[in-house]
This record gives sequence, structure tokens and C-alpha cells, in this order.
Amino acid sequence: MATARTPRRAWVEAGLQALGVGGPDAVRVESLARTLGVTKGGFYGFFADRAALLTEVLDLWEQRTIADTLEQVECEGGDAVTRSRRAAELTFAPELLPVDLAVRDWARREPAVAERLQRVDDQRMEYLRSQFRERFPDPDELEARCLLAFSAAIAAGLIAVEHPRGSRAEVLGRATRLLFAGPSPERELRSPDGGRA
Amino acid sequence: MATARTPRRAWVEAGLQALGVGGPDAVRVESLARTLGVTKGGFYGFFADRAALLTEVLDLWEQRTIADTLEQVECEGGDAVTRSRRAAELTFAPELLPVDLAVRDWARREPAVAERLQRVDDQRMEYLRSQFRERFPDPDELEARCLLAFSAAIAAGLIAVEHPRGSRAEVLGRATRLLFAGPSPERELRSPDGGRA
DNA sequence: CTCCTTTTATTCGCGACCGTATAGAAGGTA
DNA sequence: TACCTTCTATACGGTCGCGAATAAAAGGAG
Repeated sequence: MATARTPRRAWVEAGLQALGVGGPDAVRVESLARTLGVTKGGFYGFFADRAALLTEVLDLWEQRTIADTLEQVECEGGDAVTRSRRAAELTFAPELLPVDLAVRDWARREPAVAERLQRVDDQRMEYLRSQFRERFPDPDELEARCLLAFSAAIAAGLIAVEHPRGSRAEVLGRATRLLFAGPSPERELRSPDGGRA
Repeated sequence: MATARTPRRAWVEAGLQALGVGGPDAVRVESLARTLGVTKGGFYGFFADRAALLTEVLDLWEQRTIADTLEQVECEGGDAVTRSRRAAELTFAPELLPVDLAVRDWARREPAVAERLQRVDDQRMEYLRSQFRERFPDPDELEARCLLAFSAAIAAGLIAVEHPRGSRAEVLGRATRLLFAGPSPERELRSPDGGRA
């Protein structure tokens, strides 16, 4: 049996990459083949068609963004704040954030994608709620604060504004303190990536 | 001189519409022609190429989302809170919000679009700051609150979560009260150390 | 009505991409 | 070595969109 020179996994990985860079329209079979240094010959041995690849790309994203992240976080341990902070770091890592945004835009036109995104977002929000339920016992207030935090994490990569004082990371730090300030001072929800000017 | 049956403006309007529905990739000359009920014959009399159309579509969006909105708001008058509310209503109206999100996604890959977006966002944020500068004199706190509000407005259309209690609108209402607690501030959002410097 | 400009329909060549088919090369296994 | 499975290159027909060229049609100006 000959070893897989360009295994199924390689196509899915490349697809995920392309999705983050250029959105679903950039996930082209021939384009991925060029990236992988081969022609599309072998692709149709693994996948029925391009749609099947996109489905598996979303599968990989869903697994990586939820299961892998939570497993990693639980494995590392720490208190509630540390864990939620680490979870945010992982799910919005520079390599995964573009994919997240692409999926989010994609979900606006594809109901099947929207359904997946809702599954993912529901789990993320529930994790966030669970972290701050003790600190904010009123469920309405908890929900509002968590939604604001989630919104800020997502919109951070989408908003392009100059801040009169300090960097984006500093403003986000103050915003997080505003949202989750409690008896014990805490750190930022989202790691300063410094990606935006 | 014959009257324009499918005037230049019609192409740009249709392009803006298509941009909101399907992103920049959906702004196709032949597709717009079908929408307008004509063939693409006349298009190249108005525009050098598809890129020229996209530029003008962005021009229209920029003008409509900033100049037209602010003019309308100032015309209607009202106090600061009323005006900022109205401004948000107008800029994120159901017809303009999809365009906004599409532009935001587009800006991630096209530097020229990113530059425009920054111009627009800067003006929106500055308007928001101006509305709440009196209420929150500390510029750092003001910036954090405005960024959170802006993020929530944008991310609202991108986040797909089930809220355990109440609708999205209700949660957003509570979030807004949390951020800009006004006349009925029984649970005002506090800075970590009260007044803070 | 006749001229003249604008808009329109039609057609063409070009390139990108999809999905299929087929033959050949690579690399283990007997 | 011969064999066989897996991957690969190549070619094909099909669709879609761009951008250019051409000629017909529409409607105001003289």
C-alpha cells in the first residue's frame, strides 16, 4: 500500500487556511491543488465534490474551535478567570480568528453554516456565563455583560478606529475591567494581539 | 439627447444592494444587468470596468452611511441621547446593516477598503464620543464604553446565540443601560475603583 | 419628419473553475 | 523481480463571467 502523499487531511487543512484568508469563495479545488503543489487529480478520490470539502472544513473548524479548545483549557486548569481568558486566547488566536470571521460572514447567506455557527456560539456563550455566574447572580445582568464581552471579542478584529489615547489592547483591557470588575481585579479577556494599528 | 433609461445611478444602487446580499463577489456586471432587466451592453458606457463600479458603490455607501445619516439626525434634532439613538437606527437600518457587514469583511482583504472603513468608523466613533463626553468625563472610560457600544451594535448581526431569558433586543437594551445608564440608573456599571483616574 | 446621441441586444474571445476520465509514476509487498 | 494499490498529470466538455466590438432601436432637437 503506497503511503498517502497528499492525504485527505492536507486538503481540509488547506481549505481551512483558504477560508480564513479569502472566505468560502476562495476555497477552490484547483487553487488548493496549486497551494499543495499538486494538480486536482487526486482530490476527487477523497471528496465527492467541492461542497463535500467545505463541509469537512467546517467540521474541522467546529472541532478545533470548541472541543480542542475546551480540552486544552481544562487540561491546563487554573481558576475561572484564568480559564476563560485562556479560552478566549485560543479561540481567537491569530490563526483561528480570520476563520471565525469568515464563517460568521458566510453564515449570513448559508443557513446550514448559520446553524453550525449557532451551535458553536451557544457553547462559547454558555462557557462564558458559567465563568461569571457567581460574580453576577442576576441572570439578566450576566447575560448583558457576557454578550457585551463576546461582542467586543468578535468586533475587535472588525472595527478600524483610531483611539485618541492608548492602543486598542489598552482600550479593550479597560473595557474588560468595566464589564467584569469584581472584588478581585482581573486581567483582560482577550490577549492583546497588536494586529490592528 | 435621449433620456437615460438605465442611468448610471441605477447600476450603483443595484451594486450596493448586491454587495449587501452576497458580498463583493456577488457584484457581477452581468448579474446586475439581469437584476435591472437589461443586458450588460450599456454598462461599459458608464464605467471603465467592474472595479470602477465597486469604487463608486463604496462611494455611495460612504456618503449614505455618514453624510446622509448625520444630516438627517441633525435635521430632526432632539437631545444627545435621542440623536445618538437615531444615528444608530439609521446607520444600522435593515437595508444598510448587511452592506456594513459586507464592507467590514471585505476590508479584511482589501487595504483600499480598509482605509475607507477606517474613515467611516472614525467618524462614527467620534460622534458617539461627542454624545457621552459630558456624562463620562474620564476619556479612558468614555473610550471603553463607546467601543463596547460600537462593538455590540456591529456584532449583534453576527452573533447567533440563544438567550436563556428574553429576546436579543431585550438583552441589548439591558446592555445599553449598563453602558450608558441614564435616567434610571439603579445598577450603574462602575469602574473598578469607583471614580478612577 | 430627419438627424444624432444615448442606450440596448447580440456576439466574440478569453480565462477561471468544476467534475470526469484515463493513463502513467511512485512505492510498498510477494 | 513482478505486482498492485495509491497518487498524480493531463485532457476534455461544460458553465460562468469579463471586457470589447458591432449594429439596431429609442427618443429628443432641429
